[in-house]
Amino acid sequence: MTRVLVVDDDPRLQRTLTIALRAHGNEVVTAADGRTAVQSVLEDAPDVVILDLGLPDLDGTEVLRRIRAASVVPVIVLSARHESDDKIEALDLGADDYVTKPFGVEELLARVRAAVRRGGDLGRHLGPVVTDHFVLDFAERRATVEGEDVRLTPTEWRVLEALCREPGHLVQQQDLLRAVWGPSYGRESNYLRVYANQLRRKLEPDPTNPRHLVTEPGLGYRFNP
Amino acid sequence: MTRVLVVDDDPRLQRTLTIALRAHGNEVVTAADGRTAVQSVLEDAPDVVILDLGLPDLDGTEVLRRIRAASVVPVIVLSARHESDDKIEALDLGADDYVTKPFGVEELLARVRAAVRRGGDLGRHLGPVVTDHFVLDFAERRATVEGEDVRLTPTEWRVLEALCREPGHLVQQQDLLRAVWGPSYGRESNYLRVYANQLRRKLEPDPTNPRHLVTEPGLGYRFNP
DNA sequence: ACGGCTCTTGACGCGTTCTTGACGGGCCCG
DNA sequence: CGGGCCCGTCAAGAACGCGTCAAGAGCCGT
Repeated sequence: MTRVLVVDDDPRLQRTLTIALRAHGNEVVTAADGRTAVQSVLEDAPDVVILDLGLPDLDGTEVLRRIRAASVVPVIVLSARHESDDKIEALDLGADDYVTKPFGVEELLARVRAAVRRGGDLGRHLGPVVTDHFVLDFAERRATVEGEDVRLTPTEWRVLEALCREPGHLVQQQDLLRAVWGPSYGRESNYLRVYANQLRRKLEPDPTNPRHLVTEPGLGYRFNP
Repeated sequence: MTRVLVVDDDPRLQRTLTIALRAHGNEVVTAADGRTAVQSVLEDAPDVVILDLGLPDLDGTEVLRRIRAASVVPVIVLSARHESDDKIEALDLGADDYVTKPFGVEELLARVRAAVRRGGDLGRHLGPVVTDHFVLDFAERRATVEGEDVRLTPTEWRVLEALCREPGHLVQQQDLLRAVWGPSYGRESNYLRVYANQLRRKLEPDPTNPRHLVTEPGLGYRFNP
């Protein structure tokens, strides 16, 4: 059971979210202002926080800062504005996702699931991933290519793990960067290019014609089993 | 003009809603049972669905499930019951809003407007678009023509997405340009001609006789599922 | 302190995609 | 019949994103 903390001062929205989240088997706790929110993060230890930036007592980014000082819990930010300044600032401060009002309930639920998955992952290991060419055992940190053991560095493992959690699905650059390098690395960088390259050289039968670690230009990467 | 699909087996209520909606400048199509409703979602491509859960042929939630399987159109659910079970289940299945009978017509109209507004929100992903000839999965950025994967460029996806948000409807050149190239590109240019051409070559069975990506001379383009 | 490994960062070349201009054909109208 | 108008088509240069390489910094164990 996932515990979700909903921080919003609008009672109607709070109720809507609570109902929808409970309907999907989540436990919900609520807070209507920033100080209560930070306290709740400490006391209730939620698995994910939905945070509306427009709160009565504190500036939204200040709330986020205090939550981040207290915990690494995934935070999804809600905002009425379309301004990207806010978005950038929030992501910089460690928000995991950002939803602009008005939004569909389904969309928010999907993002909650994604955030929980990303956040809760840290401890849990993936089962072994097997392709026709290599085997990845995340629990043992063991990679075998055509029977030969291959050494992968810690960062290489983290990249692979993020990709293998969504086998066959597109993983966006932004998500990948954040999953591996932390919430503040949403921006462009060539980390991904370097590591995709590295991994292909170690894992792919023909590194210049990747079959398992495929890039989707402009978007991200995809792992094909 | 907003197209509303009203699904209700009570002829009186159906008439009341139709009159009220038409009076507010909406186009109305109706269905009296679940199967007709699902068919109408596919054929008429309404902008919003008002769905009464108490139908003769299918369980209300089953109708909702089938609609959701076919489309991401916003659905407003009507129910005579106060039981929150239904409400939870409906929201769970992807209903966008929920109204309990008896209700005021004004209230329903307000919710229709709100649902349409949200439905047009660009942040949401489109569900897969299926025609008899190709399949488009926007979330995964996957296009399949007659079983073969086809690569589309980022801009091609953006054009397609703008068109598929209004399936069966005319999208004006100006709107299309702005949706893809930003607010300052309202003027004439042959971007659209180039990309329509490109997309037809990749997707249409006979690119010179387009069946799905149709141009409306002097106005814009239309996507037919 | 030294050596090895890993991560980070910048630079560069290449292929792809975007943009832009030009040209031809169909259609409508005078 | 002739002239616009609008669309489809093509091609070439520019811009962009990716793969690739390598040098330097940081971190560890020895």
